[in-house]
Amino acid sequence: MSDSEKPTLMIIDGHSLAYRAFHALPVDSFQTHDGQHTNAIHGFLSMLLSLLRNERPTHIAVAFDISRYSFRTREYADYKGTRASTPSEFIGQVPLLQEALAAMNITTLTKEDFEADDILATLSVRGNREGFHVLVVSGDRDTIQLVNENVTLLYPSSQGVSALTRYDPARVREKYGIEPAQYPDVAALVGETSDNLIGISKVGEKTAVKWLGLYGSLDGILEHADEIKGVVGNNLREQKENAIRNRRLNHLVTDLDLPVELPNLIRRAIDEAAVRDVFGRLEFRTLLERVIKLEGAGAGEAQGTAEGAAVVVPEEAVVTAPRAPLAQDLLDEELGAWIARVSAASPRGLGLCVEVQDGLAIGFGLSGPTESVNLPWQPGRADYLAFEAWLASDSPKIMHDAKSQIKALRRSNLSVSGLVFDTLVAAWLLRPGVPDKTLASLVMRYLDETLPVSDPNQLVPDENEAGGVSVESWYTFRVAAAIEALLDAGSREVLTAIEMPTLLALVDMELAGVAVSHEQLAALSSQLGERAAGLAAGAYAEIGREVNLGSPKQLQEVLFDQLGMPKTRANKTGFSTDAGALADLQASNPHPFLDMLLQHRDATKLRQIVETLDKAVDATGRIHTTYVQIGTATGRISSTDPNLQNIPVRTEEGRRIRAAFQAGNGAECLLTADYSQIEMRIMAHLSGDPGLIEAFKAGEDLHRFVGASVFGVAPEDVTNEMRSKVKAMSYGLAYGLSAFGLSRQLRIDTKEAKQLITDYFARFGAVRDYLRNVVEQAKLDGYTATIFGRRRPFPELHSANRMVRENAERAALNAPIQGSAADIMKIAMNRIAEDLVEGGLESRMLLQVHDELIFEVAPGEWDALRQRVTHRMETAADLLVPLDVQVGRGDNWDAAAH
DNA sequence: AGCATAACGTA
DNA sequence: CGTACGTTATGCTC
Repeated sequence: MSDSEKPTLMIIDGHSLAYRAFHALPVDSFQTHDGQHTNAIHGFLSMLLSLLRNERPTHIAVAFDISRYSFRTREYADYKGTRASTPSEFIGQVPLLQEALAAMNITTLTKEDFEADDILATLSVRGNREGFHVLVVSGDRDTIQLVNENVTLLYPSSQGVSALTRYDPARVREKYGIEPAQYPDVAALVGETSDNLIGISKVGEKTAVKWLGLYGSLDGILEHADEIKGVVGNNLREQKENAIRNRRLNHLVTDLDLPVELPNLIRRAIDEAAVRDVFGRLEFRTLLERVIKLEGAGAGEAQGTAEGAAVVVPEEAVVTAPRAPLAQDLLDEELGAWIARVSAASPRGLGLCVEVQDGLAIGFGLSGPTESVNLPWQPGRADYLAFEAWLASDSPKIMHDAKSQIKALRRSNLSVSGLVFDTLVAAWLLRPGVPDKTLASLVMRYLDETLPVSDPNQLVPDENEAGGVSVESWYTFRVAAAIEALLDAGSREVLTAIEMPTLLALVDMELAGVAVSHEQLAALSSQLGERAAGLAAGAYAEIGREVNLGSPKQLQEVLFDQLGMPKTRANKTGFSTDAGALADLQASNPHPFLDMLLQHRDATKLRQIVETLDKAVDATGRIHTTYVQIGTATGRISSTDPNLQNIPVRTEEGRRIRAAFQAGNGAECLLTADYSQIEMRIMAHLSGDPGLIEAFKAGEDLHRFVGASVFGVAPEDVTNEMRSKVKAMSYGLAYGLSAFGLSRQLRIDTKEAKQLITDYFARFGAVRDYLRNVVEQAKLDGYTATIFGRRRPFPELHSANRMVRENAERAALNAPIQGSAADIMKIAMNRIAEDLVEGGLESRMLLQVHDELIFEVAPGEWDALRQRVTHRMETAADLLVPLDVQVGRGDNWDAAAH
């Protein structure tokens, strides 16, 4: 059998090469958005891909150490004792690397009590015996002993991980002047600093090789130790135990019992979905492209066997991305026939993209699997009746960012139905918390293709070349299929049953807007402006000069330099001047300036909010926010431009802003409905804690009930202080509150806070068990899930960086609770939206503020609306505790609060 | 003009 | 040294 016919077994020391990569690549340049370090993974995988391409192994395995302890450390406690402890930035990368290898269907091996080198040695001996050409990839010099005619060592050079030096027997002879098998004898005499193996004093490589030449082996040298003259001879005789010990330890074990046979290590095709997932989480885009390209060309065909059948690895094929089909321009019956034909061939639906200009629809792109249609559109023409009928029908439609497009349709008086899939929302469900969700990025990520973009220099845009809606609809159609294949059943259900209907409800809410009184805002603004000016003048007088009170930097000069106040909590640019820090200063160093500054902050903040709102009022006196359905990692909706989910409410002044939100022309009043303590109720449900469930079923003041339980008194004997402590504790639970945090918030010492937590959990133990379990389970699964199956991945739970990890733990604690509450609210909104239509009500849902809904009530509909809203919110989920809904009525948002 | 930071509003 | 967001002004870099 010639060499080229032999199968090639590549065995890699994962730990040593990842560690070299870690030191070769800057740790700061390789981080995911949430701080997970990835330089070692990146370096390793990059090297691996080069190896796969250049060496074309037919069989492959990667070995890892389990820990730094092995039979060697038991025999010699100081083995590797000089090594600095492994950097925490490195440790967390190993499990992720193993995950990536698993996704690539590459076997990883570990063996309790042994090192990766021993696995390499065992596989190398077996490969040699079974007719393989073996490639050992390791950064550990001990593996030189494995080299022979069939075993080659690839050893990283000092230039980094990408450059590997090839050691065959000739090269070993050339470099060391010995046979590979003699290397351990040399190393035993010389010692190995990195393993903390001390050799014979004054004996270096030269001397060791000379002795080996004379006496053949370490045993031979020791037998003739008496014949060696001089200081080194003495040293050898005195320190020979060192050499013997070293030789015992640097001998690699070649007969380990491993759970695999060589044929099992045959290269298999990657699990593309898993690779996309893992590489996606690691934010490796270029590497993803490389691995997909390589695998598309090679591994699938690697059909070698352990017996050494011929292996043909084809040249890398050039992968060409499919081009979008040339769009046809169709109208009338022709278009209708096209839609009918293509729809029949594509039961999932058709891709649809709306061309929007100035908020109105001006054209459409429609796509099936292999065909596209391009359709310019103008209102009032009869050419599109077939299309408009399809649009309004339940025929399934697949879109990207349907909300903004449907808004444009609605403004153009087009009705749309049958939306079944939105790639924007689906991609978010797959990876909530990853902000970039443009169609182009999804095409890149899920199709590994590039969305054509229009050439801005082109005078006459070619619809088929790039950027046109028909092209986008085609890519949307294909991205949808790719994403759908990656969604688990629960996420599909969330998409279909919760998100798609919510999307439509949000369209209505955004288009409706909310009436806001410009007059009231203007009056408030000037009033707050005057107050701010007065406070600023007073503040300047106190310090004898004018500074920018809005500049933390200038405030620091005033407070800490000019007034000589004690330094506050540090932040990145110096010392904190936030409200909390200023309040602390006021307590220790009372000064009129501080008080005026705080009040000035208050007034300017409110004025800023008022100004922003005022600018957002449109010609009809309404504000239209934009809800960002994919705006959060937990499942909540966010609101922008303007944000109507953070309108002040806690202060009297703030409530005057709320009072400017009013029932619009022709409406009877506003109705507000909110869930009371929904997150605590979800916690009761998820934990199944009998005490907490009882507390909610009792229907009394929750915190009083819990307080009575924790402090062991009757509910009527719970003092206000006890109640507020328990309240803070209860709310803090779902956020992963620590004893320290609780003590700070309640201004009690940590000992007391600890005791409070102990007492609380003594009474509500199931809550503690639940919270613990959430994090444990998330570590195992890699994600958390809400009651309804919404997932949030948490790769950071395995981070070696303590801060990153603990942040992830708290977020993981909170995600199912906040997320389930968001699910429940969305389900309620969906049903209410349906009810409004089915009941023929004119009243409109206007705003959602996480656990609160605001409606504009049409004349005569109060009772009907109140009844439906209450019912739908209360029955949105069937929990172990009731869902309590509070309803309020008023002319404005403030008055409608209760 | 674009970016990071501090600060602060909500649930 | 509690979660989830968005907006603003400041002050820096480009």
